[in-house]
Parts: sequence; structure tokens; C-alpha cells
Amino acid sequence: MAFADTFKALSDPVRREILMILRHGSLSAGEIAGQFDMTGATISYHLSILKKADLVRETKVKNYVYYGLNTSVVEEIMLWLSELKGGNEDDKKV
Amino acid sequence: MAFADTFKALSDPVRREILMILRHGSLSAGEIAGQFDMTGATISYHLSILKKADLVRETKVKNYVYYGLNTSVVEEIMLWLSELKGGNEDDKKV
DNA sequence: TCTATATTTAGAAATATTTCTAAATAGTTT
DNA sequence: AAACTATTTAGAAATATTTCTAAATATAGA
Repeated sequence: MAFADTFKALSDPVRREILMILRHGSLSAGEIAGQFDMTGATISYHLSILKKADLVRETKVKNYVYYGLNTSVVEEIMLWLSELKGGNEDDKKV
Repeated sequence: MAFADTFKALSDPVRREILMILRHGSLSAGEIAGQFDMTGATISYHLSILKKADLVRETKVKNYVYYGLNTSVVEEIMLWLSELKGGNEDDKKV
């Protein structure tokens, strides 16, 4: 989705934790939910937002849905942050 | 403030635009507000959130309040994003 | 001191987000 | 097909966010 959706998706601590958990490899929705003290429905909601932001990709296997990281979109955020830092005139004066 | 506050602060498009405007140098609250189709009160609210997140610093001169970028806190966010990217086991297999 | 300008704060309305429970959907296994 | 497991969707409640108007605060200048 859009750039702004990525920022929004990253603004929630639960979603950031989901992403960090997925660094170690893909997990099913249920396995992810097992790491939190929340209902599966709530985690499903967060996963849908991460999916819309293209931060995770899903793969269906049997009656499981596996979620894996997709960090390609993170580059854009880092670029934006670099511009923010690099573009500061005051910094250039140092 | 805290790490989470920085992400929250960056999640709003108006606040991101304020930061981008401030790249070119510090501006007074009124000058910043002038760039938006919103009341000064609303911009003041956004500035307070950026300030709490330590993304901007204020300097009072006469009856003006100048706001300037402070990007030191951006490093943390970039580090987190790097960990997200770097820690992906699937990437390492490539 | 009085008036004008700049900014913030308070309170309220509108909207968005997060979370839950219960029900619906989808695929599996017997 | 029926029963079971995994996940998502719907609807509602609680909370948070964004924006406004009006009032308050702070400083400057006449």
C-alpha cells in the first residue's frame, strides 16, 4: 500500500513486536497469537494492517496461514528518515 | 521521550510535513502554521507531540517560539529498522 | 499601563483505533 | 457428510487522536 500506511502500521507496539518475532522466520497466525496475551481475533486485526502495509506476506498451507516478513517497503521509510537527517542545514554547518 | 513516542509522532502526515519543512531551517510556530490550512492551535498541538518525541527543539525569541529539527532520535528508529531487515533469516539464504 | 501580536491551553465534537465476544468461513480428517 | 481446527469477520465498547473555537498566557511596543 502507500507510504503513509507503512508509518501507521509501524506506530503500534504490538505490530512492531509481531515484526520482530517474524525476523526468526514465518509463523502461523495461531503461533503468533500464542506469543501475546490477546485474542486471535485481535492479532488477526493487526496482521491485516501489516499486510495492507505490505510489511508481511501470507502463505496458506493446509488450514494454516503463515505470515512472513517483507522488508522491501522498509527501505522507503529509511530513505525518508535519511532525507530528514541529511537535509538539515544546521547539520551542514558543523 | 520514549522510543514508542517517536514512532507515534512520525505516524501522522501533518507532523511528517512539519519535519520536512523544518529541514530548511528553524521557523516560528506562526510561520509553520502558515504553511497549513489549519488553525494555529492545531499546529501547536502537533508541535507539542513532536517536542515530546524530541524530534523538534524550541527556542523562544521575543514573543515568538522557533522550532528546529532534532534528528538525534531518528538514529534509534533507523537502528530498529535495520535490525528488522538484517535479522531476517530468509534474506541470509539469498 | 494599555493594546496588539504570538502562542498555548481547555473543552468539545468528530473520527479513528484497539480490543473483545460471538459468529462466519475455510480447510482437514474421519 | 459431520465434526474439528485455524483463522477471519462483524459488531460493539473503550480509548485515543485530530481538529475546531474560545479563552488564557506571554511578550512587545506605544
